[in-house]
Formats: sequence, C-alpha cells, structure tokens
Amino acid sequence: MLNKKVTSLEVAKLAGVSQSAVSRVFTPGASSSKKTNELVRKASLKLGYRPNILARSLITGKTKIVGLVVAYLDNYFYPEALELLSAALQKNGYHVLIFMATNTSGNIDNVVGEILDYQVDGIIAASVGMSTNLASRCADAGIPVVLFNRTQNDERLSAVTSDNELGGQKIAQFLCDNGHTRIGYIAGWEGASTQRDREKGFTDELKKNGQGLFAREVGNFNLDEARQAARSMFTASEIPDAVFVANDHMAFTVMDVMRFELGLKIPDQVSVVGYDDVPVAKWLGYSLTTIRQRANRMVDETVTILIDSIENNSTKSRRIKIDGPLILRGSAKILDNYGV
Amino acid sequence: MLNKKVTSLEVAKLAGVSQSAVSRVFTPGASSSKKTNELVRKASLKLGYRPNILARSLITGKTKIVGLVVAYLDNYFYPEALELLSAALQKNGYHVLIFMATNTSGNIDNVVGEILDYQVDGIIAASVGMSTNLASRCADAGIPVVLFNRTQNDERLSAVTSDNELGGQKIAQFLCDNGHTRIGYIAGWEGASTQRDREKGFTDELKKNGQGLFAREVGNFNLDEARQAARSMFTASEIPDAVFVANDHMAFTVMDVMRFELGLKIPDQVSVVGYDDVPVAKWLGYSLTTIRQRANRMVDETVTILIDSIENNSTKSRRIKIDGPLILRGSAKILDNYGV
DNA sequence: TATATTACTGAAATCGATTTCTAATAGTAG
DNA sequence: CTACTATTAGAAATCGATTTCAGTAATATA
Repeated sequence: MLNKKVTSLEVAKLAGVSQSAVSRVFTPGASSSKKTNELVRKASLKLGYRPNILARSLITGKTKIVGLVVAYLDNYFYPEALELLSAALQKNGYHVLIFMATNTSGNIDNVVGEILDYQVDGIIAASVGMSTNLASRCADAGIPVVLFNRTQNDERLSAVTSDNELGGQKIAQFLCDNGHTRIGYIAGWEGASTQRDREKGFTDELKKNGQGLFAREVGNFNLDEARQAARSMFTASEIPDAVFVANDHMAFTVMDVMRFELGLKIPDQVSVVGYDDVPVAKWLGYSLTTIRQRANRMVDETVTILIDSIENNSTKSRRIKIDGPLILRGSAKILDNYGV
Repeated sequence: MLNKKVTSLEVAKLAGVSQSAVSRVFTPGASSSKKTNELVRKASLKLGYRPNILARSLITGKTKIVGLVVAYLDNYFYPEALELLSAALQKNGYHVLIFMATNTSGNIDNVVGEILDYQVDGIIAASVGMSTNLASRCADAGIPVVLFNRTQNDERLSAVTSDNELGGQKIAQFLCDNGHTRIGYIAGWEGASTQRDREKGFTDELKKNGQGLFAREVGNFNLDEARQAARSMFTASEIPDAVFVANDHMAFTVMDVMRFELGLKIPDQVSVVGYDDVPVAKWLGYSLTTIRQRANRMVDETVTILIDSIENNSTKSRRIKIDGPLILRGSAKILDNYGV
C-alpha cells in the first residue's frame, strides 16, 4: 500500500484529475470544488500521499525552517529555552534546524553559512554573537536574525534579553539593604553583553549606595575558571560578606568551593546571589537567591519578532528587555526589618 | 555585490560556461578542467554563490537532514546527549531538525509525520517510543530509525542504550556488599525500557544476595511524583537503609526531601544511588553515587548506525548496550573493607 | 432568454539545482 | 599523420511540487 515515494502526479491519476488540482487541494486558500476535493483526498489517503515540502519550498521560497544556533547547553538556562523555543515555533508551523556552536570552534560564521544553504526563513542565535560580515549576508539574503539572551551593536539584528542592567541594580540594592559592606563580584565572559550589563547595573547601584566593589574575579561563564575565581576571592586575608556571581551556573560551583572546600557558612558568613533562576537554583542542595529570567516571556517575544519579520517582511529590528524579579532563597542573608 | 539569491545560471553566465559546468564544480567527484574550475570559483566568490541545498536534494533524494525527536530536556542527561549528537552529525555533514515531543501531547506520531515531510534521511528518537504504525511508515519510506536510550520490541528499529540491566545489578551488588539490609527502590515510568531493565537487574541481583525489595514506590521520572514517593517511603514506621532511584534527576529531589524535609543524614542513615551520572551528580551539593551512562559512546554508536543505514542502505537493525561504571561518591556508605 | 460574472479546471512554465546524453576537444599509440 | 581512447562541455531532461494563463462550466443579473 504505502510505497516508496508517492507524488502528486500519481494521486492525480488515481483521482482522475490534473496534477494542478491535487496541488490546489493541499494549498490553503486555493479554489477547488467539493467534488475534486473529495476525490483527491480519498486518493491521497489510499496512496499515503503527503506533499514534498522541499519541492514546495523551492517554488514558494519559504521553507518553514528556522535555524537555531546555540552554544552552552551545560548552562541549564538553555535547555529550558530551547525546549520553549522549539515548542513555540512548532505551534506556528515552523521547525527548527539546530546548530551547536561548540565552545571550542569560535567560528560560528562558517556553520551558519551551512544553515543558510538550507534556505531557512530566519535565524535565532542564542547566546552567540555574529560577525558583521555574517549579519550582512543575512540581511542581504533577506533573512531576519534575532539574538536571544544577548545584544550586539549591529542595527540590523533584533535582540531579546532580560533587563540585565536592572537585574544587576536589584541585586546591589538588595545586598546593601541587608547590611552587607564587603561586596564581591565574579564576572562572566567580557565579550557577552549579559556580563557587561549585569556588572554595570550592579556597580552603578553600589555606588549610589556609597559602596564600591570589595573584590572582583573573572569566571568567564566557565566552571573551572569560576572555581579558581572563588578560591582566590575567598582565601584572601579579608573576604567579602556577599558575592554576586554573574550567572547561576557559576554560582553553584562557587558555593561548592565555599562550603565544601573552605568550610564557609552560607549565608551566615557570606551571602551568594546568582542570575538566571535555572531549575537547580530552587533545589534545596543549593537554594540560590537569584534573578529570574522569564524564559517563557523571552521566548514569546523572540518568536513573535521573528515570525513577524518573516511573514510581513518588516526589516526594522527591535530590542526587547524583559524585567525579572529577584527570587529570595536561602543563599543570601535577610535582615529582620527588610521589606517592612 | 551580494544580492538576493544567486543561482548557478548567473554564475555560469559570468564565468562564461554552462550551468552544468557550475554544478560539476560544486559536485565532488565530477569531472571539470582546471580552467573552468578557476573561472567558476572566481565567479562564485564574486557573486557570493552557494548551491541551494533544497534544489539539490530534490534531485539527489538526499537532504543530509536527520530528524531528532527528544522529550525530557529537564532531565539533564538529554541536553548533554543532544549536544554530542548534534556535534557528531555535523561532523559528518548532517544537520539536525529537532522536534520536541512535549511531555503533554503523547502523540509523537503526528509530528514525526511532519518531520517526514521534510524528507529527512534518518530519524533519531531519544527516550521516546514509536507506534508500530509509524515505524511501518518509516520502514516503507526507507528511512532508518535509531532509538536512543530506549529499546522497543519492533524489529525494524535499531536501539542504543546503556546496559541498564547490568547497571541495576551492579548497584544491588554494591549495596549488599556494603552491609545494607533494607533496600528500597523508586521506580521510573513503567512504559520505559530503561525503567524496566534497571529494576529487573536490580531485583534479580538482590535475590541472588538473598534479599528482596524492602520498599518500592513509583516516581515516573517526574519530580513531583518522586517527591511524593520519597515522602511515603521515608515516613513509614521502618525506613530503608538504602535506596536506588531509577535516575539521577529524581534522585536529587529524593535527597532534598530526605535531608531538608525529614532531616535524614545521607549516607549515615540512608544511602542513595542514582543512574545516569549527569553533571550535577558530581556537584558537591549532591555528590551522588550513580552509574555513568557513557553519553559519548552512546552517541558515537547511534551516529555510526544511523549513517551506515543511510549511506549503505543496510536495512538490518542493530541493538547496542553500553556498559557503564559505578561512580562512587558521598551519597552512599562504603564499608572499610569494601573492595579490598 | 441573453449576458455578465464567478468558480473551477488542466496545460504548461517555473523554482534551482543534478545528471544523462551527445558532441567536441585533447591526448596517446601505432 | 591517422586512429582511437579519455576528458571535458553544453543542451536538455529531470526531481515534485506551485502558479499563471486561458478556457470552460456554473451561477447570477437584467
């Protein structure tokens, strides 16, 4: 019954109509009579016919494929985002061609080239930058690009992030309000806008509260480096009484070093705050105070912008920042009179 | 310079050769003279030409796209596997069209149908089953399917798993050897071969050691249910002195309940063992003793089988089980004389 | 009933490549 | 220098759909 590949022509023959008729039945918004509709549907069912999307794409110029570039799946914010993104796109009739930008090979461009060869309708770049050159190629090809959880100065690129600067501010305010006076920061990778914005908001707000950074180390969003950073920060002669770590992923490792290597009590001796609110943050083994990135809201915006760009050919890029709340958990000290 | 879409015909014109010549230059293993090669390459570079893969696929019948169906990204074994799978396929010139089988909608079939429409060369189903009907459709269409981390009775499907039964045995042996006499099990979803195999190996080996299951609850690979399971198992009048939880994901939650809700000491009062060795297992907040699933080995086998099936049209299915070691960490008690 | 409008239809062109087939050129041998 | 084989080139067919175009059938309007 179901054999190799069934083409519209075979269906047409069986149904006793033309190939065009078959096509029209499967093309929403094309006119065909009730009778041919019946005939074609019945024949299709019998033969197990389904239109070949590639052939369709070739002529319509639309593939309904979105290229997704993603890098750090070990940061658990991304699996979550990936799941939501893919589901949201599917709901809109799109499918996701994924590309892992392995942390090692910095040349995203090369392989995005490959993605372009598949004539994708759009591209989402999660936590990855894009060379100006590549951005130009996409723009020239009329392929919209949305950056997810990262911004970049290129005007042609849309971007959706959480409000990282505001988030940094909230954390600084929170730590100051709760009596911390020696506040440290463990930075992410300087090349990332998330890192820069979080730190800027954080230090600006510290300044407003009459404080400066008591200590600063760089973890580069990398577990090994974060571990080292924690060690040097907390084996100094005088150690911070609070530390903001640029994302949850690193914060967990930092907590491990502090608690199990150095025997520090959290939050009694040191408060720890992260950023992202990945699922592990609420697990009681860590119970991390952190800023929540509303992944679902970020995904909704990303998909909306992308699909709008694709279907309405709107070329103007948009930048969205989504506010996220500070989630209070056990890793940071809270004064009795806080928030009253 | 780089304009909308550049076709082989335009390149041909600029280079002063025929369209066929252009095609041949970009087709590995086709004959063309040094001169035309030069001409075409130069013209292509100038126009920014890259072959349209869709058009190529239409005629060659190969898309170099692999469909990947994946369900539980909240179980951190899968992001890892996804990353490896995608990287390995890329290295072989394939790309991954991803489909999230949302936990809610059980009907994988529907959307795998959509994936088939894209004329994928093969399908990898990670931790998802497939209806016989769908398996038939794939077989009829000549599209090889490999199940990842799950087996199924259908002979047409290849499958790669860890040796779950052996893993279960190892854990039972380990627990018995270290003096545990009231051993509990928190099961995963009964529909999964991983659950069934792990439990079978575990209980078989317990029996060999003259023990039976002291307690059993079902967590269904789901955090909320696992939490409930832990509560009822460890609030009973007599509680186990060791528990094997069917995967790490649930084990973390079980540990949370035991330590922070019920105030139990791990491993002094109860030993906990998981399965998977996801990255979090070695974080010191949990330090979970567990069986390692060698994700990289599993991925290698999966990709090898799939590509072999695709490129050599070999229809015979294969089943691979990969042995994994027991990783000893702090969550399970070890007697002084163990292993000496 | 005659005419204007609308709804469908099938033939043929099209999308952008690959590939077969035939012809021309180059290279080697006798 | 002719005869024969290897290379290479271009024209045209092909993959499996969509879509334009022109014509026919069905319906509405006068």
